[in-house]
Amino acid sequence: MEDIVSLCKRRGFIFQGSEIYGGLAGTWDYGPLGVTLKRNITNLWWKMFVEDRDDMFGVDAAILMNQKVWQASGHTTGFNDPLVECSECKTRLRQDHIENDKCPNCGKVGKFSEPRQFNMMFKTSVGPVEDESSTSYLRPETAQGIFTNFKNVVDSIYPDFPFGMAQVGKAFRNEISPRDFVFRGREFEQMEIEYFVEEKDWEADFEKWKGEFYKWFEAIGLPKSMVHELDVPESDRAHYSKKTIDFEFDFPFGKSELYGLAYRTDFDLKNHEKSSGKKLQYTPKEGGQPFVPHVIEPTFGVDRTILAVLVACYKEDEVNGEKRSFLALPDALAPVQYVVSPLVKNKPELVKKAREVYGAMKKKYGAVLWDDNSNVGKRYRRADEIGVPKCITIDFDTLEDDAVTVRDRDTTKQTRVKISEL
RNA sequence: GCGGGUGUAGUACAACGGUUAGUAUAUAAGUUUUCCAAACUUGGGACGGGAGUUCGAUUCUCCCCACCCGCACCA
Repeated sequence: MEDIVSLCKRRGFIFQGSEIYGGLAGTWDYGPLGVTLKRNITNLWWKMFVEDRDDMFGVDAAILMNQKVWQASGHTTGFNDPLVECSECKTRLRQDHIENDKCPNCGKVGKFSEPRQFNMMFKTSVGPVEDESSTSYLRPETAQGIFTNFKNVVDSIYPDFPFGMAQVGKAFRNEISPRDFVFRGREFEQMEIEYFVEEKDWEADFEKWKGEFYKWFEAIGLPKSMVHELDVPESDRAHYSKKTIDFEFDFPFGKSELYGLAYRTDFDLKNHEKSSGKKLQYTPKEGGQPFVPHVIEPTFGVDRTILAVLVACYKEDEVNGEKRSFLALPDALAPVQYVVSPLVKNKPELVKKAREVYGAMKKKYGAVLWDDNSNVGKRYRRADEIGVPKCITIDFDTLEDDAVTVRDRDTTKQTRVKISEL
């Protein structure tokens, strides 16, 4: 973990938020390479789950929502956990988890402090006047922005059934203790789908979505052996869910939740119907009664994905007896696709030719870096560390045969390729 | 939020109640270099923040902030 945190800082992937002021707990900023890695991940996800399908529709809802949304979803009550502390063993517990005033940790009775409120939502005030009616929250999940737009999408797109809605965006939770680098932050990004199904089909669709997760794991290079399914027992499930599977990943700090797949029933749409007075139903095109769909929710944390990818791809080996560390990122995720260099930098004709190749590659692929620092071996190592799949070196032969050396990150093998075929 | 620990260049570390805070690496400029971290020269770069003790604090004390470990929490 220390290697990864250090690498992220040194090479411009991820920095501590507000660092020059001593930081702000639970916030992280993405640097030049990090933001590209992140975009590559969200773009790949969007392509796979939205663009490549004809049953999925994207939205990008506002982070601020009418406070009634959070009342209907149960967040203003369910997210407000009164905590008490046992004065004997200093354990902090949710008040509603205590039976008979007895501490489940040390067994002492009647030793609890007064309950303190812990609101997991960031409260804010919308508009110039701060009063109760102006209170809103930074959304603690992106899902509600999908439910509140269900009717809009049905009315504007007329989708066939079943269909889903997808969203990538920020969510905020005032975590009691942010931990483990970007794993648990107070501000984070989610890639979320609400897939609407008929109640009778939920189990089959749940299984289908489980399969989709494994396609995704493969696409981003997470080995199956590092992923574990956890069938979340009822006592640990959210109030709305009848079945939840956590996909846990072997992080350096232990096996922890990476993604979740939940069957949310019709809990959300039903509550929003009741609360808003609007019909949130789907009318079958082939005729039949309008109904409130049930929901399968696959949810993917972006920041956790980045951490998992870095963990899975961080490798060390030896080249000519020297230790080498590299990121074996899948091509689709690598923030830099190619590094172009002249073999040596004090020969103008080499540099000129290399600049030409660099210019052409940059124009075509965008994520291409120029590097003429030091010697070729060092440049390879530096490129390895940030996961560049291929390095291109222009040498003296290039001036004769218009071919270059292409060196592979994972195998360190070199091949000769014509410039026209790059 | 509780208990414990840590905080010194970008990174990883060192030293010190007192002259110019050191090493490696990274980085910048230059010389050199014909395929996997070569060498040399030169340059820039740090005591997390604030109080206190002291003639003098990066060093000791307290508070704050952040990070790490454990506990609890994680809708």
